[in-house]
Amino acid sequence: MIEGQSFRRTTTVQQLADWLAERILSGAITPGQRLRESAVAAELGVARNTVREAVRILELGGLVRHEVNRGAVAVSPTPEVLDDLYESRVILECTALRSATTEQIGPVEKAYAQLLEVADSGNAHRIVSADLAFHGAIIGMLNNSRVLSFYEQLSRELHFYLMYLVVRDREFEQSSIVVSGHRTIMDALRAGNLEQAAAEAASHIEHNKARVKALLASVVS
Amino acid sequence: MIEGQSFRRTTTVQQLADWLAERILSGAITPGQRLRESAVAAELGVARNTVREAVRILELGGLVRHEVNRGAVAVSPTPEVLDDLYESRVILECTALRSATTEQIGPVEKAYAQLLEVADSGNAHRIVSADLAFHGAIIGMLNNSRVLSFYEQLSRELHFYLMYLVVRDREFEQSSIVVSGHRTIMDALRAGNLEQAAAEAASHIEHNKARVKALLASVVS
DNA sequence: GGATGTCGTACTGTTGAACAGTACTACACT
DNA sequence: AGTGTAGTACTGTTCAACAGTACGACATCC
Repeated sequence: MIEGQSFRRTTTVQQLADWLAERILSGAITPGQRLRESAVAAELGVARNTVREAVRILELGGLVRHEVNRGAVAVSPTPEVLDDLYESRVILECTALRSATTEQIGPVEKAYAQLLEVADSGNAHRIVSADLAFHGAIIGMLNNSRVLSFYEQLSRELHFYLMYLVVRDREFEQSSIVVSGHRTIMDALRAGNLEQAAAEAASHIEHNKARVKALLASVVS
Repeated sequence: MIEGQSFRRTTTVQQLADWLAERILSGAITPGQRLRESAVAAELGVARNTVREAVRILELGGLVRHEVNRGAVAVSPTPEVLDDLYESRVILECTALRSATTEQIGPVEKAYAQLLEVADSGNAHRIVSADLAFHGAIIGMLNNSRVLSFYEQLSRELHFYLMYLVVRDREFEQSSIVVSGHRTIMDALRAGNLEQAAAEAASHIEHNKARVKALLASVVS
């Protein structure tokens, strides 16, 4: 694989996995489409073995399904996938918020501050990252690396959907709205009103889900 | 790789991943030990590329850490890992139980019946599988394939610890105890007493965790 | 005409050998 | 001590090959 810099920060396999992930999530590789190893290898100028390794990464990340002797097929941003994705977040975040203690909210405060800082930048990528980092910090309160890495898996996929949202959704043009959705959570958390914080988070996430789904539907039609 | 039957149900890579997982979880591969590709390939009589693919599966399953140009190192069943593993289960199962509806308990009933059936068999592997399947059925009520596959990931690791438990723990010799722990959950669920079912599940899981940790400690010493 | 064989093609699964690049160790030089 | 400098042991990646499997097309049989 091409590598302009002399320093290799990531491996070919990882680059390839990222590339494929982006193609799948952006729809360039259509849902259900078979992913032929040799084709990908030829197109990208890498070895078939390298493609296989990359596909294994995607598989565990849930982006492709791999059937023996049939290879990998791309899964797609169907409504069900989105539902599962967002519902998983609700489960994790609500549990985290409900069990939060005062000493734990430090990192969440920090992530929130960062989000405020970036909100006006207009840089979609940074906003989305800060958004996800905020929610990641909430999950981090569970203090469970297992769950956290599960969330990060979801997060990677979410990133693409959210980029979409930030770029195309009017609502997101007003940074105040981006912020206010998170402030209600933050306020409740600060006040130690955990049950309410969880409820706010649930509705915040549901709200976002609805918007992503609507956007998705409008694109398909 | 050897394959007695003419039918190939799993691929070499998967067998290899399972084999390595077992070695790691059973302690045959000591924590922090480097996993040299060529050594494994030579020992098992498979190609190095095949080993790499298997290692990628383990990596995403959390059983090894992979550093660029340094290869894979085995992680180990430390108390923290166990804590995370079991706490993840508590989070998921309690949420599932709390949100259960009457129509959903069918599969759980079925899994429970199966567990009763196997309890007296004395076959450790079958008991553990039935046990995990029961808890899997509970998680299944969430109707979230994403979460379910996360649980299955945990499940695979848990399997080894539990095998250990069933074989070496006195408590498990009496099948009545195996069953009763699950019956309390089942009863509460049947009665529609969801909050209690969740509490029972939490204590059941915590109880098991404590036993596994004790066992682990006694082995190390 | 529908069920059942049989081929051929297009892949996947797996191997073995090769080579460049990197981490780590030991040893020499100042 | 502090800094080169090999040397060694792997990893990262590629390539070419072959066996085995899935699937579609076509032929056969009743």
